[in-house]
Amino acid sequence: MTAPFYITTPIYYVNAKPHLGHTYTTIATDVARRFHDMKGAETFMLTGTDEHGDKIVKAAEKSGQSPREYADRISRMFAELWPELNIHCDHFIRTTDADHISVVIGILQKIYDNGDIYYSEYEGLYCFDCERFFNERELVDGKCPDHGKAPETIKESNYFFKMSRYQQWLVDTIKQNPDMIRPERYKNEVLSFLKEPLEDLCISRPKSRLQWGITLPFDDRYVTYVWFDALINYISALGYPDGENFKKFWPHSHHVVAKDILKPHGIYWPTMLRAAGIDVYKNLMVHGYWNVEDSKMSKSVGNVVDPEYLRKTYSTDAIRYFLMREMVFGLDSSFSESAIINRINSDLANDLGNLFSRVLGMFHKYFKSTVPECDPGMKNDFQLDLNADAQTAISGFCSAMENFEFHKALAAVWEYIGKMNKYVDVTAPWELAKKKEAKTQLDFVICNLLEGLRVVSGLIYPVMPETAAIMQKHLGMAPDKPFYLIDEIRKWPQIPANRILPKSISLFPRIDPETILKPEASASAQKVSSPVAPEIEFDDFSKIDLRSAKVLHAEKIPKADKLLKLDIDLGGHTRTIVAGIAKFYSPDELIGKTIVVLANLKPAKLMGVESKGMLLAAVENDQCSVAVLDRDMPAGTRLK
RNA sequence: GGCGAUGUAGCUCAGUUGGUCAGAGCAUGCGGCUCAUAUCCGCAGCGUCCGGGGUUCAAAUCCCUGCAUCGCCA
Repeated sequence: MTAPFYITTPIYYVNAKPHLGHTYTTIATDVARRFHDMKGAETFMLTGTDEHGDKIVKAAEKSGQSPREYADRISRMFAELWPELNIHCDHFIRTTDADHISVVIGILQKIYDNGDIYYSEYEGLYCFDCERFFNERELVDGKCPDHGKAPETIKESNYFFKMSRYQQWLVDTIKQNPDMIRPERYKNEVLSFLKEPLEDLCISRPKSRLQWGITLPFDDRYVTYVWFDALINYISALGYPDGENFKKFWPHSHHVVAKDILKPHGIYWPTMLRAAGIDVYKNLMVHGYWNVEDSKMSKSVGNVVDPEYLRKTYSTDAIRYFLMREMVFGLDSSFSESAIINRINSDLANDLGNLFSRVLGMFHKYFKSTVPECDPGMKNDFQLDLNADAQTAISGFCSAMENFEFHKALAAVWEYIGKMNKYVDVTAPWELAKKKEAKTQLDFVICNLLEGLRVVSGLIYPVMPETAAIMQKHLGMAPDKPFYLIDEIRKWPQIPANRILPKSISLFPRIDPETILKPEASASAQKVSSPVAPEIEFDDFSKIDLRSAKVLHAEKIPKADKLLKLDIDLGGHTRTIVAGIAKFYSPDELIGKTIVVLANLKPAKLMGVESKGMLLAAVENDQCSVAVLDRDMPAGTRLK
């Protein structure tokens, strides 16, 4: 039986909108969780928002809202973003939730009762404008870097958590559990930090300075320091202390964080757990930063790292793939739009998309869309075994995923995709299709390829769930069934003979970098559309006879690089029109489509061809889109 | 200032205990195929493996040193 799996993202501080960093962390967490779903584990994923503290109060003031209103607004932005990126969390926690607050209070009281929290006075350099203390080294020429004023020495009393008491215990624990903090570089970082004596942690703020927080249960003049409050979310969300989820999932807990919050998670949190008598988490996974390249990009950096922009421009699955494939978990990576486009075009469009397209293309052509009967153990002399290679790929994929090596896991899948492309090349089904006596061989080859695609669709599930489901559907499988279970993926063959498969589609269209990265293109995309023409009467409009028309035939007009000649069905009669869209559309692309035609336009001769009417299309600069009817309508229907 | 990491083809990086280790992908050039989203398959180049010194029969791989970048700490 596979062990349960509990995985968390940090709860995001609501002083800013979601950006690329949040997005990466949360997608990585979702991917890891989905992988454990594939293993058949019972899983629980947690994310949420961290909403207390003086930074929130300041940000709220700036936007003219109360802290509560402000936190509600930003928190909602996070909560609403994740589903759009196909991230499914089981619980979205907020530190302002009543049940979270009561757990925090309970833990504070418990640690206090155990004698690990003490009251003490200390002296420090305080800037009244910033409302915070400074270290000597944070000051510039002895002055506050923000306000240019010398901070004052003030005395303040606060509550402290005896973190130092657990220092040796923590060192021992980390050493005894070498996998506790990963990758190793971050474990070493924590250990090296622990070589120096640990200071106790100040866990309170006087209400004279800050009210937006959780009041200490043992002294109502203070609120809780935001980190102490926040970390506890990982157990309050599970219903600590008595919740079933806590009992089931906490022993299998994995925290995913970026390297900037290593210290709170690697040091504060384990000692807090220890002091509260709770087992330490199982595992802390630390990842690096995305360095955003700002050069040569038409848009501002802020725009490019906006998850919403990325999703709309490149699709959720493509972004998930890029983030997981490009970054080595733990290390920093550089981020650029051209890198995204490269990945999409070479990995997704050329390798996977085209493989899918060519295999299904041949399948529909040679088998009239019906899966042939075939003997999976048939002898052949192709020297290639897609089943054996699939099993190898699955194993490589799993061991990499187990270690959060998402890039390696995907590389294993793409190695297999490469083998499939090679397989097509070697077996040359188009040659087999020409010979009647090669029929069983052709059946065998295509069946193997379909099965191979089925394996691929299963393996990409955690990273690209939408694409995985689309592939399943087009392979005649039921995408609502848990096709992504590792045990299911391994079973070969599975696609039932005689099943009729739906028409194929293009999974990932290639992206022309010019349209996205060229400053002119983006400028035109952003500019306001041209002014609306002067008002007309309805009678004026009635003069215009727009009709639906089915494209029967299309061809290029020789010596005219812009013109296409179309034969269209206008309902009962056909006619010929000429359209200046040859640069944007191939003839094949248009055949069969139901377009919109201005039917009563005075005929005109273009390059010697008489055009009786014109089609409607949106045209601007280098872009063109022909108006096509959304649903099937008889040809010749009038538009009004 | 202390500790640590990194520095390999144009780009991004693999290179386990020193001996086919000089590699992969992308990009570039050439050839082939035509099922496919001008895609796929094959071939080819390009590298003083940061510089210098040392250990060894043998070092990208170990040691010393210098330089550069980065991280943590002060």
